[in-house]
Amino acid sequence: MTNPPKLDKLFDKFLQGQNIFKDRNALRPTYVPAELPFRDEQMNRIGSILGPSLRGAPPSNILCYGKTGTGKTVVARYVLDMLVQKAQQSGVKAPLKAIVNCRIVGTNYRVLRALCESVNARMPDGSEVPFTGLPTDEIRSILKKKLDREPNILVVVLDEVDSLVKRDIGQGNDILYGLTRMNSELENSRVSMIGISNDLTFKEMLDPRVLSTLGEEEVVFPPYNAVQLRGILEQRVQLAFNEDAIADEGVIGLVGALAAQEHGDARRALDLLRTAGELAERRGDDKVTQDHVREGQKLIERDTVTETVKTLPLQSRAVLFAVYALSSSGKREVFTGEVYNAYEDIAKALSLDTLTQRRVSDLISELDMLGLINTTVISKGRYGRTKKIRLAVSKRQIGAILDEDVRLSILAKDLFDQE
DNA sequence: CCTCCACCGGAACGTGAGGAGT
DNA sequence: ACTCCTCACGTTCCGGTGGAGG
Repeated sequence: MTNPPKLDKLFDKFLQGQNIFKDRNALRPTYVPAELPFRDEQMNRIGSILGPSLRGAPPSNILCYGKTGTGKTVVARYVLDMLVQKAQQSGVKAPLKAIVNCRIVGTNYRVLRALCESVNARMPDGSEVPFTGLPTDEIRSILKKKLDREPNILVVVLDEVDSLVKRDIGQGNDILYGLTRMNSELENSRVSMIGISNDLTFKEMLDPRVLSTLGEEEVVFPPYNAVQLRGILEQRVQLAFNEDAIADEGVIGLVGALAAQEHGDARRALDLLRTAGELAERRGDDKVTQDHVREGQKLIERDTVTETVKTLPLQSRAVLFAVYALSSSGKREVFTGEVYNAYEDIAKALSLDTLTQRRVSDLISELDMLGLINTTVISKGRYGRTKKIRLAVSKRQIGAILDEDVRLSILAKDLFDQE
């Protein structure tokens, strides 16, 4: 058995070393570059607000607004890093910092736990604070005790705070309120917060008490325009790719243009660039071309859809399947009632518990938020008010993914053979 | 102009898993 | 063994509503 010549060549490329990437980490969303272009204004604002902490004075709370990929998180990280660095250089006590992603961390309790972890607060017996089990009050007091042991300033970055408030109207406000109130309960230390929100209407959902403290200062992050995106891409290309790895000017232009369509999302742009690079690398091409970019775009789209569908809970998948089955049988738009009927059959066929319509209605809303379907509430006059539901992804793709689930695929065959 | 459908979506509550402390 | 937490996931109950048809 001889190696196919193609494979042989491919391996040769790897032997010659990385010929496309110099450092692909420079394209990852968590990467903090040495310079952040086009964000001077925001950096200065945040810097001058946080500055007093160097003299031991608690800084005001800040609220950062801007759509995804406008550099909010990276700027916050960058400024904090610089602040700590500066403090160390000049022999001043550096403020403590904690960065929490609220979307991932999720709940009141877990936010507190994450804070404990990042200031290294321990249980009385010295063990780590557990995932669950303690009353929230207790974990609060552990954190407070630890902070108060000596004068500290803790800067908490709450990334994606909006998801805290959205998830559970009462709860989210509770934790924010709790944090803002913590200052008056602490003797020696101070907590200040940087809230980062993707949602521009976030303020309206906030409890006025919280808003008045959290929103002391506001920093707005406008989307990057095409020129700025281009600048960022060029900077990162220098860091991430080897010389001449990019075929021509048009490649960056295309990435920028595609991302500009997505409201100037720099993260998307960098992600796309990385995917294109990886695609070129995998193919054994020595340059990244516009074709790689276009394909990368498709790949990313497909992957995210596949990923979200695959990680869907069974019930949600059954609901999605109901929508899919209905729209496969000709209709482009379906209504909640029809979906629920179809869902009932599907659930029965899968011997799943049949959920109530109320619950299914929530699942439909979730699918909408995930971008798998589009819904609009409409009125059919005499015939009631309902949601108009459409698949947001191509039937073929959904079908292909759902087909991988054996039981659903059998069901699908039954269904479509009847027609 | 009014009615009334078929759902929307808020609120409160129940259950059971996962875990801590005693 | 027993009590007490949180939290995800559901259910029950219910007030609210845009607009076609009378």
